[in-house]
Amino acid sequence: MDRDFFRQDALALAESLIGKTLVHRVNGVEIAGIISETEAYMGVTDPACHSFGGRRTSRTETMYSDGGHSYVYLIYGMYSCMNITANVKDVPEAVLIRSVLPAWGLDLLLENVRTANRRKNLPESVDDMTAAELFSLANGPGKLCNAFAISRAQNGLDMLAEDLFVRDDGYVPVEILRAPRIGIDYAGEAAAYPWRFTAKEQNKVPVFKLI
DNA sequence: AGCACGATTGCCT
DNA sequence: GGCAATCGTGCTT
Repeated sequence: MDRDFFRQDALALAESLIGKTLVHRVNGVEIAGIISETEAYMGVTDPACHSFGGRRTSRTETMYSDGGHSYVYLIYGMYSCMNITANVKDVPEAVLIRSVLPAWGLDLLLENVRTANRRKNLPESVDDMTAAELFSLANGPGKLCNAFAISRAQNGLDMLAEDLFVRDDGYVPVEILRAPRIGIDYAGEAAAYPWRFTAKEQNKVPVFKLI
Protein backbone atom coordinates (compact mmCIF):
# COMPACT_ATOMS: atom_id res chain seq x y z
CA MET A 1 0.00 0.00 0.00
CA ASP A 2 1.14 3.59 -0.45
CA ARG A 3 0.46 6.75 1.56
CA ASP A 4 -2.41 7.85 -0.69
CA PHE A 5 -4.30 4.63 0.09
CA PHE A 6 -4.48 5.69 3.74
CA ARG A 7 -5.32 9.31 2.94
CA GLN A 8 -8.89 8.38 2.01
CA ASP A 9 -11.48 9.51 4.53
CA ALA A 10 -12.18 6.95 7.25
CA LEU A 11 -15.43 5.76 5.69
CA ALA A 12 -13.77 4.94 2.36
CA LEU A 13 -10.69 3.49 4.05
CA ALA A 14 -12.79 1.24 6.30
CA GLU A 15 -14.40 -0.35 3.24
CA SER A 16 -11.11 -0.51 1.31
CA LEU A 17 -9.41 -2.40 4.16
CA ILE A 18 -11.81 -5.37 4.03
CA GLY A 19 -9.85 -8.20 2.40
CA LYS A 20 -6.43 -6.58 2.89
CA THR A 21 -3.89 -8.36 5.07
CA LEU A 22 -2.83 -7.02 8.47
CA VAL A 23 0.76 -7.99 9.27
CA HIS A 24 2.73 -7.76 12.52
CA ARG A 25 6.37 -8.85 12.53
CA VAL A 26 7.58 -9.94 15.95
CA ASN A 27 11.24 -10.94 16.29
CA GLY A 28 11.34 -11.76 12.59
CA VAL A 29 8.22 -13.91 12.71
CA GLU A 30 5.22 -12.72 10.73
CA ILE A 31 1.70 -12.91 12.11
CA ALA A 32 -0.88 -12.02 9.46
CA GLY A 33 -4.59 -12.25 8.80
CA ILE A 34 -7.19 -11.05 6.35
CA ILE A 35 -9.20 -8.10 7.63
CA SER A 36 -12.90 -9.03 7.83
CA GLU A 37 -14.51 -6.29 9.93
CA THR A 38 -13.82 -2.56 10.35
CA GLU A 39 -15.47 0.58 11.67
CA ALA A 40 -15.03 4.18 10.51
CA TYR A 41 -14.53 6.95 13.07
CA MET A 42 -15.01 10.20 11.22
CA GLY A 43 -13.16 12.72 13.32
CA VAL A 44 -14.21 16.05 14.81
CA THR A 45 -17.83 15.84 13.61
CA ASP A 46 -18.40 12.24 14.82
CA PRO A 47 -19.70 12.03 18.43
CA ALA A 48 -18.41 8.44 18.69
CA CYS A 49 -14.86 9.43 17.77
CA HIS A 50 -12.19 10.16 20.39
CA SER A 51 -11.30 13.35 18.48
CA PHE A 52 -14.90 14.65 18.45
CA GLY A 53 -14.99 18.42 18.68
CA GLY A 54 -11.25 18.60 18.06
CA ARG A 55 -10.34 16.92 21.35
CA ARG A 56 -6.56 16.58 21.31
CA THR A 57 -4.89 14.90 24.30
CA SER A 58 -1.93 12.62 24.87
CA ARG A 59 -4.17 9.64 24.11
CA THR A 60 -5.67 11.03 20.88
CA GLU A 61 -2.47 12.69 19.65
CA THR A 62 -1.61 9.98 17.12
CA MET A 63 -5.05 10.34 15.51
CA TYR A 64 -3.80 13.69 14.22
CA SER A 65 -0.88 12.15 12.33
CA ASP A 66 -0.89 11.55 8.58
CA GLY A 67 -2.98 8.68 7.21
CA GLY A 68 -1.42 5.25 7.68
CA HIS A 69 -0.28 5.26 11.30
CA SER A 70 -1.38 2.94 14.09
CA TYR A 71 -3.63 4.31 16.84
CA VAL A 72 -3.74 1.83 19.72
CA TYR A 73 -5.54 2.55 22.97
CA LEU A 74 -6.67 0.64 26.05
CA ILE A 75 -10.37 -0.04 26.62
CA TYR A 76 -12.16 -1.26 29.75
CA GLY A 77 -8.83 -1.35 31.50
CA MET A 78 -8.01 -4.71 29.94
CA TYR A 79 -8.12 -4.75 26.16
CA SER A 80 -6.28 -2.94 23.38
CA CYS A 81 -7.99 -1.65 20.24
CA MET A 82 -6.06 -1.35 16.96
CA ASN A 83 -6.90 1.51 14.61
CA ILE A 84 -5.33 2.88 11.44
CA THR A 85 -5.36 6.63 10.96
CA ALA A 86 -7.16 7.91 7.87
CA ASN A 87 -7.13 11.14 5.85
CA VAL A 88 -4.29 13.67 5.94
CA LYS A 89 -2.20 15.05 8.80
CA ASP A 90 -4.22 17.08 11.35
CA VAL A 91 -7.53 15.53 10.20
CA PRO A 92 -8.10 13.08 13.08
CA GLU A 93 -10.03 10.20 11.52
CA ALA A 94 -9.35 6.48 12.07
CA VAL A 95 -10.54 2.98 11.22
CA LEU A 96 -10.98 0.42 14.01
CA ILE A 97 -9.91 -3.09 12.99
CA ARG A 98 -12.53 -5.31 14.63
CA SER A 99 -11.79 -8.72 13.19
CA VAL A 100 -9.32 -10.64 11.03
CA LEU A 101 -9.17 -14.16 9.64
CA PRO A 102 -5.83 -15.61 10.83
CA ALA A 103 -3.81 -16.82 7.84
CA TRP A 104 -0.03 -16.79 8.52
CA GLY A 105 2.12 -17.30 11.60
CA LEU A 106 -0.60 -19.38 13.22
CA ASP A 107 1.68 -21.12 15.72
CA LEU A 108 2.84 -17.83 17.24
CA LEU A 109 -0.68 -16.40 17.03
CA LEU A 110 -2.10 -19.32 19.00
CA GLU A 111 0.73 -19.01 21.51
CA ASN A 112 -0.13 -15.33 22.01
CA VAL A 113 -3.78 -16.20 22.61
CA ARG A 114 -2.82 -18.97 25.03
CA THR A 115 -0.58 -16.57 26.96
CA ALA A 116 -3.37 -13.99 27.22
CA ASN A 117 -5.91 -16.63 28.35
CA ARG A 118 -3.96 -19.02 30.57
CA ARG A 119 -7.09 -20.14 32.36
CA LYS A 120 -8.94 -21.14 29.21
CA ASN A 121 -8.67 -24.60 27.78
CA LEU A 122 -7.34 -23.74 24.34
CA PRO A 123 -5.97 -26.21 21.77
CA GLU A 124 -2.22 -26.79 22.01
CA SER A 125 -1.71 -26.94 18.25
CA VAL A 126 -3.32 -25.30 15.24
CA ASP A 127 -3.17 -28.63 13.40
CA ASP A 128 -6.45 -29.86 14.84
CA MET A 129 -8.38 -26.58 14.58
CA THR A 130 -11.12 -25.90 12.07
CA ALA A 131 -11.31 -22.64 10.11
CA ALA A 132 -14.16 -21.50 12.36
CA GLU A 133 -12.07 -22.20 15.47
CA LEU A 134 -9.13 -20.29 14.02
CA PHE A 135 -11.39 -17.40 13.14
CA SER A 136 -12.63 -17.24 16.74
CA LEU A 137 -9.10 -16.43 17.91
CA ALA A 138 -9.18 -12.94 16.36
CA ASN A 139 -12.86 -12.11 15.75
CA GLY A 140 -13.05 -9.10 18.07
CA PRO A 141 -10.99 -5.93 18.53
CA GLY A 142 -9.56 -7.00 21.90
CA LYS A 143 -9.04 -10.59 20.84
CA LEU A 144 -7.17 -9.68 17.67
CA CYS A 145 -4.81 -7.44 19.62
CA ASN A 146 -4.02 -10.34 21.95
CA ALA A 147 -3.57 -12.70 19.01
CA PHE A 148 -1.31 -10.25 17.15
CA ALA A 149 0.60 -9.08 20.27
CA ILE A 150 -0.53 -5.51 19.70
CA SER A 151 -0.61 -3.13 22.68
CA ARG A 152 0.05 0.55 23.26
CA ALA A 153 3.72 -0.21 22.64
CA GLN A 154 2.65 -0.29 18.97
CA ASN A 155 0.85 3.08 19.10
CA GLY A 156 1.94 5.62 16.48
CA LEU A 157 3.81 3.24 14.17
CA ASP A 158 4.05 4.12 10.48
CA MET A 159 2.04 1.48 8.62
CA LEU A 160 4.35 1.93 5.60
CA ALA A 161 7.28 0.57 7.64
CA GLU A 162 8.01 -3.12 8.21
CA ASP A 163 6.82 -3.87 11.75
CA LEU A 164 3.06 -3.39 11.57
CA PHE A 165 1.54 -2.84 8.15
CA VAL A 166 -1.14 -3.67 5.59
CA ARG A 167 -0.57 -5.43 2.29
CA ASP A 168 -2.69 -6.65 -0.60
CA ASP A 169 -2.52 -10.42 -1.06
CA GLY A 170 -5.29 -10.43 -3.66
CA TYR A 171 -8.19 -11.45 -1.46
CA VAL A 172 -11.50 -9.80 -2.34
CA PRO A 173 -14.58 -10.12 -0.12
CA VAL A 174 -17.41 -12.05 -1.78
CA GLU A 175 -19.76 -9.41 -0.37
CA ILE A 176 -19.35 -6.47 2.02
CA LEU A 177 -22.17 -5.87 4.50
CA ARG A 178 -22.82 -2.61 6.36
CA ALA A 179 -24.28 -2.18 9.84
CA PRO A 180 -24.26 0.28 12.78
CA ARG A 181 -21.13 0.47 14.91
CA ILE A 182 -20.82 -1.47 18.17
CA GLY A 183 -20.83 -0.08 21.69
CA ILE A 184 -21.43 3.63 21.00
CA ASP A 185 -24.97 4.06 22.32
CA TYR A 186 -23.96 7.40 23.83
CA ALA A 187 -23.32 8.89 20.36
CA GLY A 188 -26.91 10.00 19.66
CA GLU A 189 -28.16 9.62 16.11
CA ALA A 190 -24.63 8.78 14.94
CA ALA A 191 -25.02 5.44 16.76
CA ALA A 192 -27.32 4.36 13.92
CA TYR A 193 -25.02 5.32 11.04
CA PRO A 194 -24.02 2.19 9.03
CA TRP A 195 -20.29 2.77 9.45
CA ARG A 196 -19.33 -0.84 10.25
CA PHE A 197 -18.16 -3.03 7.35
CA THR A 198 -18.02 -6.82 7.44
CA ALA A 199 -17.10 -9.51 4.95
CA LYS A 200 -20.07 -11.79 4.42
CA GLU A 201 -19.75 -15.06 6.35
CA GLN A 202 -20.63 -18.62 5.39
CA ASN A 203 -20.55 -21.36 8.02
CA LYS A 204 -19.19 -18.84 10.57
CA VAL A 205 -16.14 -17.90 8.47
CA PRO A 206 -15.75 -14.75 6.33
CA VAL A 207 -15.56 -15.58 2.64
CA PHE A 208 -12.99 -14.15 0.23
CA LYS A 209 -12.13 -15.00 -3.34
CA LEU A 210 -8.48 -15.00 -4.40
CA ILE A 211 -7.88 -12.85 -7.46
C1' DA B 1 -6.64 14.31 44.14
C1' DG B 2 -10.85 12.21 43.00
C1' DC B 3 -14.19 10.08 40.13
C1' DA B 4 -17.31 8.10 36.47
C1' DC B 5 -17.06 5.50 32.60
C1' DG B 6 -15.79 2.93 28.32
C1' DA B 7 -14.99 1.60 20.12
C1' DT B 8 -14.79 -5.66 25.33
C1' DT B 9 -14.85 -10.29 26.63
C1' DG B 10 -16.01 -14.56 28.92
C1' DC B 11 -18.65 -16.79 32.18
C1' DC B 12 -22.97 -17.35 34.40
C1' DT B 13 -28.02 -18.27 34.48
C1' DG C 1 -29.90 -12.29 28.44
C1' DG C 2 -27.02 -10.29 32.60
C1' DC C 3 -22.80 -9.03 34.76
C1' DA C 4 -18.02 -8.80 36.62
C1' DA C 5 -13.23 -7.84 35.63
C1' DT C 6 -10.04 -3.82 35.68
C1' DC C 7 -7.53 0.85 34.85
C1' DG C 8 -6.32 4.79 31.75
C1' DT C 9 -8.42 8.82 30.38
C1' DG C 10 -10.64 13.07 30.68
C1' DC C 11 -13.03 16.09 33.32
C1' DT C 12 -14.15 18.20 37.73
C1' DT C 13 -12.58 20.01 42.17
